[in-house]
Amino acid sequence: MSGNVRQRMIEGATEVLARRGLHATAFSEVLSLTGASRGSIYHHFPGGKAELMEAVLDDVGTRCDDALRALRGRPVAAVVDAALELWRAKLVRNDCESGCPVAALTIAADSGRMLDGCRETFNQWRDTLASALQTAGCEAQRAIDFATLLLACVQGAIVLSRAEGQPTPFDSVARQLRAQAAGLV
Amino acid sequence: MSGNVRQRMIEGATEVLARRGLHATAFSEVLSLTGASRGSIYHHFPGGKAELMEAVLDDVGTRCDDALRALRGRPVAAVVDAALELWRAKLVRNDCESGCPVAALTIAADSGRMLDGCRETFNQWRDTLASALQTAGCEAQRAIDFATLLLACVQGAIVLSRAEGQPTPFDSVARQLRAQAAGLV
DNA sequence: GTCTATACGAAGATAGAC
DNA sequence: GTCTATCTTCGTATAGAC
Repeated sequence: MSGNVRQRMIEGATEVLARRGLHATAFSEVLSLTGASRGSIYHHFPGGKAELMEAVLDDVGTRCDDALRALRGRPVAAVVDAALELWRAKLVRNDCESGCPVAALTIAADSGRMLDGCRETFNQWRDTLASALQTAGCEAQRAIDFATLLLACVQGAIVLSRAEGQPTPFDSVARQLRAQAAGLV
Repeated sequence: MSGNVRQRMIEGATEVLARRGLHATAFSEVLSLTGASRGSIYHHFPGGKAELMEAVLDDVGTRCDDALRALRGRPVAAVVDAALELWRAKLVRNDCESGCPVAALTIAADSGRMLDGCRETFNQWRDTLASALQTAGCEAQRAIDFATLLLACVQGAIVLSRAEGQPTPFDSVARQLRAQAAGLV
């Protein structure tokens, strides 16, 4: 089925992107991961690599946003805990050898369009997180600010943990963030 | 003078690395930025790209660490302010179009050796920062933790600000970090 | 419409002229 | 010892067979 092949390519590209960056995300890698044939790239993504990356961004953005959206209704501490655990789980599952694909795209973006997609994805995550915090009783502006802080902390902590080869920086940052979240409401 | 050419190459490579990532840091770019000839790369860096990147890491690491080391002796709030301003200045000077070269290397590292260099650099910055905080009266473990938090915040905020095209995420994070620093001593 | 073969360009690396 | 020319590899993209 063609939809299946397309989705497997997106997931393979996401994997390589998170692990080794945009330029290392070569078709050859994606193809060997999926077992698909060379021509199928341009069958499913006529726009080539740019279109594949857009699909990755859309897929990753939606999945993560859905997970964050599910946190709505919980108290502030639980929202913060779950959001942190969401990213920590991915980090340790890959032995701290891969990070956030959106950050990888942001850092190596070669077009304004791609950067726009990154901005939209980050802002979507931030707003969804802020909305969950606000629902839990946090004041609106305070919720946006803390969601920005959490997102920045997570992104930075992932980079530090990759360099460290261990999630210790992530855990240190998470601990301090949770302590600060206690004073949010 | 050969030392001059070598240094210009390092600075050119740093610039491209921070702006577009590891793989976009091609010799052709570095050469056109420096005006050097093609063969001079392997004259100054016999180990090729890997050696050039190691030199970049060493250069950037030392410069930044020197700047952080100079903060020693100031009160906690001043240390945090100055450290944040250090990275913010670079960010806005490039219109939020370039980030931290060490983060770029971490994300696209293709060897354990390179990742080791990134880890050492990050840890050096963290320790120097923690030392400044400790000198200002902060308890040792608390100083390490907060230095880790600050470093993660800065790295993440830079990524978000690049996506945003404006330093607003950085400023939001910096504000919250300064507020938290007030309770450090 | 799915796959193979290949064209085209770019990047890293080296050899050899001066 | 500095620069030019070139070799090899690899990645994107396309053309054409089945």
